[in-house]
Amino acid sequence: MAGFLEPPIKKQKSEDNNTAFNSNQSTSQNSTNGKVNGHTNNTPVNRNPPFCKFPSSPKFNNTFDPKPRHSDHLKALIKQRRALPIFPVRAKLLSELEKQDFVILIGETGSGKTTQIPQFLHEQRWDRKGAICITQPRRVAAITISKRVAEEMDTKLGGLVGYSVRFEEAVSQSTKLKFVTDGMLMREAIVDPLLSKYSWIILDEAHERTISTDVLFGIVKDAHKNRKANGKDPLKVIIMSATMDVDHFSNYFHKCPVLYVEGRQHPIDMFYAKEKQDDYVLTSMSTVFQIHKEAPPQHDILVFLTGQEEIDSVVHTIRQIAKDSSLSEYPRLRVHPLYAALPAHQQLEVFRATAEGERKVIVSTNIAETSITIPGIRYVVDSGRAKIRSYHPNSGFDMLKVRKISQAQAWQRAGRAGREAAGHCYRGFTREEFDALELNPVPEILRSNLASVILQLLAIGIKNVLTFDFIDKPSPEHVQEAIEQLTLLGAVTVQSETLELTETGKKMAQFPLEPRYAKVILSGPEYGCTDEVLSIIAALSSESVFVNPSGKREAAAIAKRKFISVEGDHITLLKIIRAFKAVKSNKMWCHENFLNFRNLTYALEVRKQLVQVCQRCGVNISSCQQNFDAVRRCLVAGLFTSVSELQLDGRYLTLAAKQEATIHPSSVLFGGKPAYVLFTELVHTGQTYMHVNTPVDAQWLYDVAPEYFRKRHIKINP
DNA sequence: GAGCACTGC
Repeated sequence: MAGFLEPPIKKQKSEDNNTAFNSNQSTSQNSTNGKVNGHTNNTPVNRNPPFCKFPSSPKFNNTFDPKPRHSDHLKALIKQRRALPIFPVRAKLLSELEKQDFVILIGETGSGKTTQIPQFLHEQRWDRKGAICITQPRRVAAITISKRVAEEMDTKLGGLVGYSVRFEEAVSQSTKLKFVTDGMLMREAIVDPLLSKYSWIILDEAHERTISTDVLFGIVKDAHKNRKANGKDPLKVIIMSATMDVDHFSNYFHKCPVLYVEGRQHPIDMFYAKEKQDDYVLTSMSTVFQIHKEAPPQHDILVFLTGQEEIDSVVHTIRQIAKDSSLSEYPRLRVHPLYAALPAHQQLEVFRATAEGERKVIVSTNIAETSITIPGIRYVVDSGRAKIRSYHPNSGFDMLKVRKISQAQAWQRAGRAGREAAGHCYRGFTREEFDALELNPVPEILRSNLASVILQLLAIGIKNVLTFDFIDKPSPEHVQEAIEQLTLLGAVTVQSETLELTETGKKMAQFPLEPRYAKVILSGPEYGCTDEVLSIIAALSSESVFVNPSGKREAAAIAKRKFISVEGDHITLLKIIRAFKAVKSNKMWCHENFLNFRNLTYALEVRKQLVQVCQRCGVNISSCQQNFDAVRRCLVAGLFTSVSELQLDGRYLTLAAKQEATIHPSSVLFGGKPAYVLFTELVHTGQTYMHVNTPVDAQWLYDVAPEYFRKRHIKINP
């Protein structure tokens, strides 16, 4: 224990980073906040925010008239609005936006850009001819921001201001300020590639580089060009972001101007490890106790680690150490884990205010980087690690690996300490190691299966996906692999080097699903089991429906037996969904059967949406009742590229890439040796595992894709 | 007999 208490890190204040988050500096004219300065070593960042330097243009003034009827609450809101850093630069901003079709706006947390700019545009009545659409990477953000803006504008949500996210929307004919998830706007583009409803598109949080934002970059550029060419009203585009590689973005958007607005962030002291640490978990824990012994009570600590298991064990250890009598003179420690898989009531614990004489320690995954904001955090301990998923085109498996985070992520994490007051960030890595980190995270689009993206681009009418104007081009292998998959699924045909969407492909694009799942559903009518595969695919779209509490493994296993089918995991899922529907989504029933109510409810919601898409596409929904062979054959029709074959030595090799894989112990097929296994995904952890599996007949494989399997020489049993 | 960061349609 003494090892933990002995700090391996010597306090080492880094001069430039100490000032980096200094709010005094960030109010001066030629500096924004920490992130900008944090990048100065490596990035050509314009450190002269033009907003602060130029006088207001006479055409746009910096005031607006609150109507006298306003309540005290509204007056307070107006006061808050006027105090935002974006407010003084309103005029300059508007004059720039009037002139330009594309503008990049860099502003850190607290600048007010997201809530104010849509209102500025509305106040100019620039939304007369078309609405303003503002995208967010996350649903909650889209909803909460729209609520805030509606409140500020003193209108009812769903009227002038609205939102639209999957499964939920509040919009009407009169909605002019519409907050949506980026995925939602992608969907809209399939129906309306010119985005003709909108006069302004604001892509917010662009630095996060989600697949959808990246694709939208290209789509808005295309829509802008085509609207111009067709003599339609121009599309105006604002890219909003925290600090990023500005030149890269500006060059992409026709060398458009980049505007800066300062953020509002309290100063943060940065501490780096003096020397390399070889055990980041141990380093993080000892840092917590070092802080604990020095910091005043109620100054809470947020620790960033990588995953559930690691976090649970660290939480346990910290609690054990905290009991030691040598620590009795210090504040009482309240330690909480935080990760997405945690039940909601346990997640809520982290929001509970710290009592007097107490200190809260939150040990979290990167969920606390952006998705969840915890009040009271004054200290951040950053292990510098996160789990990141990447996809390998040739082998087709997903890797979920612990990796070093990027500099941008490190700044984001540090920033969590400075939201309410001056904060501190302790980094379990040296300054040299920090400098050696990648500046920005690898964009999602460069580490994902592109089949969905390519299908959607084709559906939008972008003919040449090979030359699509991605801001960062995926590798040709990635693109080629996606095209091959789509060809095998019968979604596209390749004719003299151009891709053509088939009728099936057009329908597939309508589904909010991976193309191979959409293909399963579209194959439903042929096997008379659309009803069944809808349930299975909906279940696959959700997180695991099983609950497996560590103390009650035995009981959970017994409960699962009721639903287990020798016909595999997919049929087992089907039985569970059927049973859940039969008990009318009973929560108690879920509890008794060790099933996850939230995820099952989500699955039914997805199912409902899929049914609607089926109706739109004219897909007949019929049931095969107990004919599970039909269901399995139907699964093969979409998932036939995910099949492995039993070898003479008892191993399995995937047919697609001859990759060795093992049946995961959570599968009902575990311990058995069917000749052919259809799996849902390959996950590469210690070994390569097949997750969610169904045994299939070789003959079925031939029936669905004769050529594909002839090449692979599968053996048909007599 | 293994173990899974986080979003989104």
